[in-house]
Amino acid sequence: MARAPLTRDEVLATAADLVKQHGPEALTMRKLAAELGTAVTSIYWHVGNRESLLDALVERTVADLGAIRARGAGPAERIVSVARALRRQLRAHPHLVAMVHERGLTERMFLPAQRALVHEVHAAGLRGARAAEAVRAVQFQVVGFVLIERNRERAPVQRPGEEELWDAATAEDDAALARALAGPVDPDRLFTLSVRALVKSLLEPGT
Amino acid sequence: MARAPLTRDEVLATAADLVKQHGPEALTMRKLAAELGTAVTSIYWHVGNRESLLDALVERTVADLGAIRARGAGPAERIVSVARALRRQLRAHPHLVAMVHERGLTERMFLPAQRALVHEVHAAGLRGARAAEAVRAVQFQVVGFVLIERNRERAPVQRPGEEELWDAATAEDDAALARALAGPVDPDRLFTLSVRALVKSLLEPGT
DNA sequence: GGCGTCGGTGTAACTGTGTTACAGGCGCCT
DNA sequence: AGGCGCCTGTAACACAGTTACACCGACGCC
Repeated sequence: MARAPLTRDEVLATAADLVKQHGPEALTMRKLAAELGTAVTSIYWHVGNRESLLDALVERTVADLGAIRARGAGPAERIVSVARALRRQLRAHPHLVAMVHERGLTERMFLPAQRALVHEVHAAGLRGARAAEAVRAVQFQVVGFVLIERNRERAPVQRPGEEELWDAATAEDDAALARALAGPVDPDRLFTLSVRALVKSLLEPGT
Repeated sequence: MARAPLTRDEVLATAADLVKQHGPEALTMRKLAAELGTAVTSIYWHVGNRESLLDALVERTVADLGAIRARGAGPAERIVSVARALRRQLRAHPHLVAMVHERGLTERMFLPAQRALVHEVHAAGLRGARAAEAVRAVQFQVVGFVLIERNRERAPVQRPGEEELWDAATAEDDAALARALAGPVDPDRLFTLSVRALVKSLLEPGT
């Protein structure tokens, strides 16, 4: 049973597999060792720690995210397209979001897109501090949205729940509003709507 | 050493203390038992589980959050004030945010404020589905922002880091922008700016 | 050839976690 | 007194991350 000697990349690859399939909490050192057909200590030799392993995993996956290109006509639409592209990328790696969040590297997720955003904000005529604020506002909105979204998917049923909380009475006699708030959220729609609204204001000249 | 019999409330209270002081991961059943001067099984008897314990803790703390009142003149400013009040409340209980997030109850954090928001959106003239969308857009923005913010505070130094990433060259010769993006974020300012921008667009008549 | 060093692996243990089976104790009601 | 329900404690189980230590094999050096 001579195995080819274990490499750090091999460890990272099967660790990534485990995480992709069953989530980060399913990645235990022993399971990983079993999967690799080796002993726990070998893993500790190659990657020092569970922490370091997850760090390396995050680094790896973030690096794998492709570059983001803006599409569309006006500056506003192009910025929105960047936001949507980022969201799509993050949603393609659901566990990544959790891991990045747990490690306190949330901003890190956005760095690949920041450059594209700066370009578009410039094209829209914003400069200096105002441009930076616009970029960061969009950045925070997108990443925050993705965090919440991932969260919602994990918690299918809320306990008091919006459903029974919003009847016509509590909604100040606006039955349509009550119905809308009691119903499920349409994340795609809400995301586009929010980003578009935010960007519209940010690009307006004025305050 | 006759102790007064343990009560569920007592357990929850000292559990809340532990979490407040050292974060949720420091709350182990044995530490809690030691703190209470009792045995682990007693805790299990009163609150069934660690899960249930944390659930109860979240419930308790969320219930303790005061009601949110809108302030200010125009509808837009009043909505912004609700958002800021919610953010302030959540930031006053830093660990709560983490716990709520981990338990997938992120929306739950917003329920107390939702009612206030509905009122203000109504006052601004929005009805039905449009009103609901506005409420939810603000809701997602605020909660998302708080999540990111808490995250930033936990991770003082990012590894590639925005600092060395943004020099004048990469910022398309906008030195002021490079400086702004390389510098630290001012969360208060960014938050108010973002919410104000979002709300402004949401309240505009039209699409 | 013998020997030591270094890279890499394996066995078996340590500590600490959540959780539970089980044996009671204490007080109240009948 | 007896019984029962609330409550507590002892001791264990399974599983987690981590590590001390022995070992193996190749390589270089004397």
